[in-house]
Amino acid sequence: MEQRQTRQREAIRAALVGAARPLSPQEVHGLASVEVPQLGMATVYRALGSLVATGELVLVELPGAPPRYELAGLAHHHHFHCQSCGRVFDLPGCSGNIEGIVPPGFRLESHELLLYGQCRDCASPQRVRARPLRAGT
Amino acid sequence: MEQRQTRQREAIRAALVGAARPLSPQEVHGLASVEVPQLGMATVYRALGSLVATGELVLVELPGAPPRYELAGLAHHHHFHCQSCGRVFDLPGCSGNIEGIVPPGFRLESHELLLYGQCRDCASPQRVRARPLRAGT
DNA sequence: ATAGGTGCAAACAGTTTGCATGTAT
DNA sequence: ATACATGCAAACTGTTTGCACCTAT
Repeated sequence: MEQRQTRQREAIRAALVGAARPLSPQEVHGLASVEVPQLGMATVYRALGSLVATGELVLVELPGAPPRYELAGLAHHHHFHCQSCGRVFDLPGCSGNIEGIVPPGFRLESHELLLYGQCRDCASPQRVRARPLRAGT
Repeated sequence: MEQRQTRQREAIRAALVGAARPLSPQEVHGLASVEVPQLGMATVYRALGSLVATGELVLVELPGAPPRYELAGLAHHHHFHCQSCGRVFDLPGCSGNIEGIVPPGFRLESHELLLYGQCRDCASPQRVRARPLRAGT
């Protein structure tokens, strides 16, 4: 039941800590592969799964996009999905009056707000982009 | 380029018109199969694709759930995903102040708000459920 | 020593596509 | 008659699993 400290799991954890934004399994694999070149996708999936199981990570699902994983324990927040580079960013805060649109008889338990557009790197043409386009579609 | 009026396409269109809520490919297949029993999934996928291409339907993507399709032309609205029966419902209206949480430098182009909980049928135990549980996960 | 982790390849599920046949126009 | 539609099966993609080997504890 205890997690062992292996090179691959350390590299995977480090990628998520360093990114400070939700990462897709492919993004995690890409970043962690720098440290452990022969890293396989199955190992990434298994590590992400067990880190979610132990509560270290949370799964972030987005419409029509591969799942992302981010460090657990963050305050209530939402996500911004850049339509140019594909990266997902955390957005602290929340828009109000969500209860107001729930129809009578329905029971509201949670909600998710997704914003789409261009992130700062992609919105300013003169600026050099931080990463290649489409970091995980 | 023109769409032909076949039994299967009529059944598929009728399912979407009758449901008045976003349907998954499996839900469409289930409903349209009553009319055309030998209907194949490939036909459903192709019909949904061409109806989206002609603008009759719009694709509704939800986090971690199969895609849904609904009639085009509806006013700006969001969706409620029932966690008991899996059905998705339209919610007219929108919560305000979305611009407020966009970080400086980011360009907002669109947004999506998802509500989760129990729909009316599933929230009231004494009421008989309209449909079997998990209508398309 | 031993339970847990890793890599590879096979298995899976949802979706798409190729192809021969069927059918609305 | 002809182009579009259908059904089946094969192909594909992202994810999971079985298995033999490896390694942190």
